Amino acid sequence: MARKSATGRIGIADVAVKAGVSHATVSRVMNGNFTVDPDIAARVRAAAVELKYQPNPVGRSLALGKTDTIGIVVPDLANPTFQAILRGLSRAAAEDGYRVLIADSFEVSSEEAILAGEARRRCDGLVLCAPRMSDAELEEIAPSLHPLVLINRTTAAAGIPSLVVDYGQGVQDLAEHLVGLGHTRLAFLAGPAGSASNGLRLEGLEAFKARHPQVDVTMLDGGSDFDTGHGAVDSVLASGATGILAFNDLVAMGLMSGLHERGVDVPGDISVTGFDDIPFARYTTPTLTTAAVPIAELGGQAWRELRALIRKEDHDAPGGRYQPRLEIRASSGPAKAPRTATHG
Amino acid sequence: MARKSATGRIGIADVAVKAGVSHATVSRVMNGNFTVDPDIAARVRAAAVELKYQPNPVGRSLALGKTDTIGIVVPDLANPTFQAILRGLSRAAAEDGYRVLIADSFEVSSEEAILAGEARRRCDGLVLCAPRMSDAELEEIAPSLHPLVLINRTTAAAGIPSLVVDYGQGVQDLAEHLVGLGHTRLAFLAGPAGSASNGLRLEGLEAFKARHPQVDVTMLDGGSDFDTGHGAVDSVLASGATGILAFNDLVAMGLMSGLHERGVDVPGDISVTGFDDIPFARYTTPTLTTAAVPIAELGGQAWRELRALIRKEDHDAPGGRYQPRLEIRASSGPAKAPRTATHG
DNA sequence: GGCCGACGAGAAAGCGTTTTCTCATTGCCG
DNA sequence: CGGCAATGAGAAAACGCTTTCTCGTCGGCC
Repeated sequence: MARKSATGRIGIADVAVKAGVSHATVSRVMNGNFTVDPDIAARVRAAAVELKYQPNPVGRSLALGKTDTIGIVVPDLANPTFQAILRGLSRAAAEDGYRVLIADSFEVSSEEAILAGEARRRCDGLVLCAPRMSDAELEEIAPSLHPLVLINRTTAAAGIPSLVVDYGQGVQDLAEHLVGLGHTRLAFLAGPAGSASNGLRLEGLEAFKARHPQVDVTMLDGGSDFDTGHGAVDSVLASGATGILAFNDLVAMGLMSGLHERGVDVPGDISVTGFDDIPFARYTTPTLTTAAVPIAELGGQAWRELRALIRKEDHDAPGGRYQPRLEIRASSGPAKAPRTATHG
Repeated sequence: MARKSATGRIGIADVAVKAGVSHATVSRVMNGNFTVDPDIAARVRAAAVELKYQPNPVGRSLALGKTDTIGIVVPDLANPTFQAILRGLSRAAAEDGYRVLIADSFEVSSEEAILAGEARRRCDGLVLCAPRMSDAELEEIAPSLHPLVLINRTTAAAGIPSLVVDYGQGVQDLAEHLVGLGHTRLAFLAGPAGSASNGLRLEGLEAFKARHPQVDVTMLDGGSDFDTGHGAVDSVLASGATGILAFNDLVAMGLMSGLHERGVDVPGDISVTGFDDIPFARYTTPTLTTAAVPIAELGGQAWRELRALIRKEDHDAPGGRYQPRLEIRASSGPAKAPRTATHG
């Protein structure tokens, strides 16, 4: 009976009829506007409760010009790093009454720009994780995405906060740690070519090499997942390196797993380090030496930056730089004599 | 110049003016309605491109009565199981042009109902993972959430597909596996009290105990995460059991880590099994015997069910039951004599 | 050459809200 | 006792789009 003809759902009009007032008044009551007679307000509220009226958010969004929703574009939802960012973002946004819409680009960077645009139009703001997108494209689309917060990227476009992890510093810290343990032959198991954070690591390694010309650093092609590490065992062993800097924890774990299968002892024969400090890193065997990134916190900070933009607040410190913290565990240990020198 | 006064964004009206037609015609062109003169259509398209016009999805949603968005309610975004469901759901929905809005209840089940309602109103359908919600509450709110798909829950309310994993069968398979290895003293490291999937496991264990009265099965309180397993070492050792059925892989990994610290050999002294077969399960040390649940596939299936509901298709097989597959790895092995009998 | 049907595009009515504008009523003060 | 300010609620416009309704025009056919 109390059903509206068109959608079948109860609308503000139904409540208005039931309470014997105009729908404008219902709206006023529902939004806590106090220019309404308390008696009438009570009547409206009673009608709303009785009909279980819930305002349609779409109509509301149209009228208010806001959706109370933010979007996040991630290249791969299977990656623990993005899961953690999403988690931190979601939690922080929820505290302010915002929801998050996810857009997974499934690593196809050609789709990222369109995906980002679509997501943005449905939301009040956007968090963009697009490590492979070209700088040019990013700079081109960034203005149209405002309010926008960038993760692990920066852009020349104005007014776009960036939250970046100092991967360069982190990888240097790890390399220094290995050198401190006596390793003189290192290998870097790189991430996806073209990935921004991989670029930062490479820059860090260049700085490291400049500082330690006597240390040999082999560059090995790689990727960002478990199988990459697992499949890299041969090239790692062939490199003769005793200290391996894996692109991230996933790769490190895959590598350790592969080394284990070959009977190579970690850290006895080879030391392995990861990056990120994902939750599992402290439970691998051996536990993984890595550079800890407060990644869920980064998600929370992304929300705060975005919120400031949405509220058009003057923001004193736009963006931020996160320093990874060296987390020394059991996968790294003193270097032993190079394996090639065992004899024969 | 081409900016609309109110929102500052370009609207259909701007394109209409630029192309010298009515906004109705613009709408027709944008939606591929062929009752438009090709010349005019071309003019409109040119204007749209030049102005970079993108239809406002909110206005569109209001007019069409659909949002092309679905919602998913999860109790904990940090849990790999829900991450995988989300991933599968997101991917499948994206293929049909749908986006997903996430609602993380952060394990506070009192909020789940409100959260679900809010999410549902912004979306065309909902996937609900609410393992702790009471049956009564679920049954009460379910009709108002339609189209709705339930994960690992069923409800008496009509027309609600449920996708459930047969945890009872899985835990029985694992228990049988341990018994087959000679274990006679088992312990079940339970999940969160009140969790639906924990209940299913308990039922399975009852069936198992009825079949194997000679096997001793100790019930231990637990939880669902890493720390639970890690913290359960004492009670596990105290139980005297040699075969441990952990609630899930996370708990199993935590437990193995704790046992390792105590110098207890797995599987030499104690066999440990998990549940779920999360990606990391094959890379633990030792690799984890578990019951594999095709969880990302479940997310995909959830979308298909939901899609059928949204499209009001007659669906032949609503819901589905997933059989876990025993994945025997290195964390389970032959039982040795009970530790209490070593001597003294 | 005139009439009728078909086709194409503009006008207008929604979709469900919020909010401004307007007006009626009340009460106060001169 | 009358006029005016304040108050409160309804009417209507706005948000940006889709879609029905309506009407003008063109072409074909007799």
